[in-house]
Amino acid sequence: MEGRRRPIQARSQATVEALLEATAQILAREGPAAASTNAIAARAGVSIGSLYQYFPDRDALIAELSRRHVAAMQAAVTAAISGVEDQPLEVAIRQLMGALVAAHRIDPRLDQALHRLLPLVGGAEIDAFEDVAATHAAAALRRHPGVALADPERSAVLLVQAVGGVIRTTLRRAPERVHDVALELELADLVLGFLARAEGGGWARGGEGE
Amino acid sequence: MEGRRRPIQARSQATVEALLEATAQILAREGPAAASTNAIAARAGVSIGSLYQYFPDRDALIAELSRRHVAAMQAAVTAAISGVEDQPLEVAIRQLMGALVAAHRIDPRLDQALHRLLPLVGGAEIDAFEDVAATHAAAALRRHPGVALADPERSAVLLVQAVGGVIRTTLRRAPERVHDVALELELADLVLGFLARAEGGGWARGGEGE
Amino acid sequence: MEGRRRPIQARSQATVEALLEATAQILAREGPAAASTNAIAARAGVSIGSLYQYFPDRDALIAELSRRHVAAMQAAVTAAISGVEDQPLEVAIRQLMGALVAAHRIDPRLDQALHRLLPLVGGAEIDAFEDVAATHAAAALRRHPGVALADPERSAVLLVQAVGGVIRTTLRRAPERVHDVALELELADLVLGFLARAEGGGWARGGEGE
Amino acid sequence: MEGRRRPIQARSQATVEALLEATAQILAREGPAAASTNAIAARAGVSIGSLYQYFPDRDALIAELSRRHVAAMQAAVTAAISGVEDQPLEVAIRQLMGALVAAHRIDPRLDQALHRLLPLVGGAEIDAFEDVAATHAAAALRRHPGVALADPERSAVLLVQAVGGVIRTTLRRAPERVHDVALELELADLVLGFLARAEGGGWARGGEGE
DNA sequence: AATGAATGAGCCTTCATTCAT
DNA sequence: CATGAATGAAGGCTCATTCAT
Repeated sequence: MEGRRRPIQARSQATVEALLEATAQILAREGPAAASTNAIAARAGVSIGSLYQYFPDRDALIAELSRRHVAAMQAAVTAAISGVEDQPLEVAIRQLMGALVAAHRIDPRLDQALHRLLPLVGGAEIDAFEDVAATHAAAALRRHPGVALADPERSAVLLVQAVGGVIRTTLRRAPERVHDVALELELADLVLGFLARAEGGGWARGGEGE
Repeated sequence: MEGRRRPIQARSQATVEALLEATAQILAREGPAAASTNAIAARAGVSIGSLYQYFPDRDALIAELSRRHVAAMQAAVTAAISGVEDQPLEVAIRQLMGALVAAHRIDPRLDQALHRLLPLVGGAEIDAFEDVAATHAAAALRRHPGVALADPERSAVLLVQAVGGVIRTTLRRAPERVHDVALELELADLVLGFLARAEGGGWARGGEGE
Repeated sequence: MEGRRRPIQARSQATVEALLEATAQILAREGPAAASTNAIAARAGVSIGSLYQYFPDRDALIAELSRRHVAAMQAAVTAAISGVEDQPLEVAIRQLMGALVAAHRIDPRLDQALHRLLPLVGGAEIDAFEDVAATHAAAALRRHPGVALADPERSAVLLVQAVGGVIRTTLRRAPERVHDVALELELADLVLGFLARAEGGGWARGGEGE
Repeated sequence: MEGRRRPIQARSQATVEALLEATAQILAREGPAAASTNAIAARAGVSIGSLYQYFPDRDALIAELSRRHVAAMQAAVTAAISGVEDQPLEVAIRQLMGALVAAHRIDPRLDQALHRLLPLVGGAEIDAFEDVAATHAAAALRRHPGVALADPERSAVLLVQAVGGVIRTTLRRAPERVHDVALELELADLVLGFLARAEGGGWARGGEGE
């Protein structure tokens, strides 16, 4: 459904991997503007013709890269939050924030570049991360005893967007801080604060705890 | 340097304005890819030569547009929050969130396009909005009676990033929602929740306030 | 409706002419395969960018060239047959055949090349020559005293196709013969023979002159 | 060189046939532009490597196809005109025209495509049809009692070119008309008219027969 | 022999920028 | 100063052909 042919030989697979890796490197190190098909092929040590043997066009290559990037991040998060459901809320959220930040440490520059290319390339692939995160979060919020939100789906989306905004802006403007535990703590505060407040009734009802 | 040649300078001013306006229109309506210098000059009703008379290159034009866009948003926020300091916290935050969302309603598509072009232009111009917002927010948090944060600057940055993330993602994926008051309320909950929690001691002392 | 901008300066006109001339030369001397946009621009002594300033794409350039080529041929024919209506049939046809052959002497190689490109480029332009010729011929046949055809339009088309076939094949396979008067005489015999026969009743009625 | 390795040669033959058939299909259905070597090999169900095993290059493949196409048309004509020599002139010509048109019904699209590719392949192959036709026609004209031409060879060439021009133009611009008997009748009129006239003296003595 | 991955020259086209008028 | 014609590097992509497996 994507790509031109299913690689059936080992050599093909290697070429495809080299192309994706080259694309990721160029995007991460030099930005979207430098990711020309010629540059990608050159960096991959492959002829331009080979690129088009496996990807119908530049966008398909980037889409595939996006898919893999998102998959890697999701896998990282999934692995890091196993057993989280049995934890008390504060611990769970803390663990989740750590996992999210860690996922963004996989390849922050690539993440930035892909986000910038978003509308030029469908975008569904890269948005998928937040979509999946929001779905999971909503389910978790629903399931968790002691959290009673009016609209868990909506709250999940909001939180995912907020956390994502913080992480990505941090990555762009102060990348070293992704290794600072304080970031994770602050994010947990952000989420837990919102949950406590939204649960209590939110702004509309004044916030007096009624 | 002024006075005698006013009429000519007036014409120059008009040309510059036309170019900036044309750039804004094209970016907002057709996206970054369509904003070629020739297209901009054409839309501005000016020759391509004139464009280069007033801007050394394409990036300078976009940088100037970024500066103006940020200035307009800042002015809007500033106007909307006059007197906010005398309000109780909840009201103040609510008002501030409304002002921020409103500022993004000025020209959301342009805002998106500029964010995408960010690296082409250094980025300082467009990031300035969040910088100023964070500075103001920090000052306000410091000033406000009843809010006692360990590190108001850091909290301000976090909140600005979170709120910015939500607004921009919303603009991209569900633009109609910027006119929904619920968005402002949710953002206020997010901020107020964090403040309540951070003030109470944050994660480190987590669990007592529950 | 064609081309990118109307040339308004003398320099532009010169560029356009150079491009069309270069295209004609390459098509005539090296054939359609050699007529790449780069080759055309180079031969015209003009940058590739200039080509695209005046023609939206390669096909538009060739279409314009076709139009001019056909116009030149038509003008040649028109000039050569003035007063033909007052001649007796044999003389008139003889004169017409001479004019047609002469028209193909204008640029036989270009004519061949354009015919070969026919379906790739609309084709209406180059077919226009035979269309116009057939229309005129039909009118002439109708008008001429002593010629009474059942369907002058159809006969005109047939004759034009036949004559065109002979001329073009001759040009391709024995180009020197276009300067041989015998060719014109043979074509006249072909046409006059058909007219005599078709008038008399044609095959269907046996041809006995009834 | 034969015998022992029959099976292998049979397989080879099948591959060659598949390639030629694939080429013919693509040329006829999608035109010359679509007939890339890769597309041909794919349609033939054969690897691109095998194509080059049997044909030194693309042009050789097309040349061979041309040869076969012409052979098929010649065979069709030959079969259709057996016994034509004993017929009276009108009947003979009528039969011949029918055979020629019928021959073009074998694969008109392929015929068009090959004519367009003509120069890529020398052209001898595809021109062979008219050459053979002219040779046969000249012999027939010479043989036929009651036809006395000054230069039968030349007349034959002219007639073949004229008829060919009509048929090919018709195929290109009004393909459905190849099934119309009127076309054959008109062609017969064209030929018979010319013969009657040329025999009578042609243009040089023109006007007496009127 | 057959396969199909790989090659790379070359095509068409865009667009930021320059400069003669 | 304004104009807009001209420039040409660069990009995306195709396809005939080669060659290791």
